[in-house]
Amino acid sequence: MMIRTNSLLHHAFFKLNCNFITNSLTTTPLSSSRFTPHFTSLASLLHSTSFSNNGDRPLLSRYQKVTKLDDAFNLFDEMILRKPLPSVIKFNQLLSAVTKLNHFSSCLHLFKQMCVVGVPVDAYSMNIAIKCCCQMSRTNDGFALLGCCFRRAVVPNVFTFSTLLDGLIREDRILEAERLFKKLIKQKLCEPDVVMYSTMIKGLCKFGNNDIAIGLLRLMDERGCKPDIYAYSTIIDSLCKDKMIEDAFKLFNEMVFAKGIQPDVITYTSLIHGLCNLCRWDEVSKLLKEMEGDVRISPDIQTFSILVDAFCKEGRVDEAEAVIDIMVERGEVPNIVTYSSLIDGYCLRGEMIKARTLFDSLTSKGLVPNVVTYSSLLNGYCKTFKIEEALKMFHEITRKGLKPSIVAYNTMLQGLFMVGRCGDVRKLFDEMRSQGLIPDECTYRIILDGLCNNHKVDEALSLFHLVGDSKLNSDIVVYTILIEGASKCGKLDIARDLFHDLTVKGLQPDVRTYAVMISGLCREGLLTEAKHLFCKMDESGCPQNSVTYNVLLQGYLKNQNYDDVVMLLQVMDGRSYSLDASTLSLFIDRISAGSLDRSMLKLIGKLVPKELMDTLA
DNA sequence: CTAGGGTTAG
Repeated sequence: MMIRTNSLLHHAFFKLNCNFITNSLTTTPLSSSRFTPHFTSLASLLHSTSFSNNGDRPLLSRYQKVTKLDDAFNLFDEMILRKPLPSVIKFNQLLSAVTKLNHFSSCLHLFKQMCVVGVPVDAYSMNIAIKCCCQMSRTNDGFALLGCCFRRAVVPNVFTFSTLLDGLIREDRILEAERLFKKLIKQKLCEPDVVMYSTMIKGLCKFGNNDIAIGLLRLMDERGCKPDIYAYSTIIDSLCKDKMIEDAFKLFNEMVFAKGIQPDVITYTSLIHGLCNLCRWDEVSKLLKEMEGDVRISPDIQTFSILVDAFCKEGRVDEAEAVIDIMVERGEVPNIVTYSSLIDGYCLRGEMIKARTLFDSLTSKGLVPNVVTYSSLLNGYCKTFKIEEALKMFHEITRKGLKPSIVAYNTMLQGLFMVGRCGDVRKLFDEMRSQGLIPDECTYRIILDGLCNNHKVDEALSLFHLVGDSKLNSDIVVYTILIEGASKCGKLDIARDLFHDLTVKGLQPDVRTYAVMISGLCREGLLTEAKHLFCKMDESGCPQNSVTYNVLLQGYLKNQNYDDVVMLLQVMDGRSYSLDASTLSLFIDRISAGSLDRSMLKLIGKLVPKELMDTLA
């Protein structure tokens, strides 16, 4: 295959390491638009329950009471001047307080000072310092501190190793984590306890090894280390994220009924999240009820935020707003995550005034928008073709000291393509790469789709061939984009070849692939072949939907082939499908031209969705 | 008296 070196993005993609991209894939969940009557009752359920909030706090010493960084430094300065020095315990309490304020580098600074002035640092101090390193994704420095332990005759313990294990896992260094875990057991450097097992379980889950994680859960139990709610919740959450909700409930039931461990708000929240992702609203409602029935637990800000997000993704922002009202009534303060979801909900509906008003009000609520918040706005502006406003916000990200993420770039690339600004796409793509961001599968799809829609199908195809037989190209969406692109510009042979390649690669065409291919065949007047493919869908395990029916009908109407039209309409009526706007306008066109009988109007009328009626009226 | 693990957004 000839490679045109001057083609758009060609050069940049050539330099990519495809394995690296595909290893860090992010899939965006598709939002469904199903009507969900249960949300309203769900909201009222939340409304009717009484509120419970923070309990009493234990008395804290002066060293633990620190709420501001300055106080900590002042106290520390005071402490090191005292003679004799306060006990290491007091220092540790201070370090711990600073850690809880998330000031990890300051904590490390204080730790170093302690060493300098001769505080006899112990395992507690070491472990806090190591934890700070790990929290800042500097686990290697944590290991360096482990070396210091040996030099200072401080004996590392199971806390030390759990912290380091967690650090490796946070940095996605799963192989090293496994190696460390095995080494600790083999060389009897420490006896793993429930926390260490749970940490390793988290690592396994993070890399999709749910089965091995469950195996480790069994193993710890056999070894006399009883799994607790953390161990169970970690796996339950992971199963939920992988949409294996039945397995999650199996484990949940085992935990509750066989082990007698009471679930808490986090366990419930994970399950609710999993059910929301699968649009299983009845069960969400049931689980919320179950949770509300337990006096020990009530939904917290995260539970609420998940519900807000789920409502917004369904386009039901009214309910999302209602949930926010309820949480406020219950004394929870919505945070930036909660509001970002709502902003995203407005943006998805193209309600940019509302989105922007809320966005602008965040500062007065004491909240700082982050790159996710910005990305939602970018998306909204791009989808409503307000590209200049989107670019303005995109530049504001950097001005506010944030770094645009791959998602922000992807959104802008897509927006620029939508308005045909291919040159600017190229510039932004280069900028993204120069920022060290690696294009992901979404970038790839956006570029292919953008090229196809901007009369650059050849470039899309050559990019596709350049990427070659990689994970990026083992993607049904990529194929669907190219099949559509090729057939729309008259390259039906290429579209057919691509469609054929699917089976060779073991990829299953989905309902959109079929729709695009059928549409392509109809465009060339190949109605028999189109009909054949249409009929093949069922036996290929991909049942037709409303869209495929519309596509085939349009093909028939455009080619003035009316034999099967009534039959198709009748099936559609039987399945409660409806006609989309373009199919309907073709019908009206053909009927007014006299090529179709008016008697069909009654059937057609039944197939016009109410929303379309409203817009026509 | 002080140290380690599980849930939220594009």
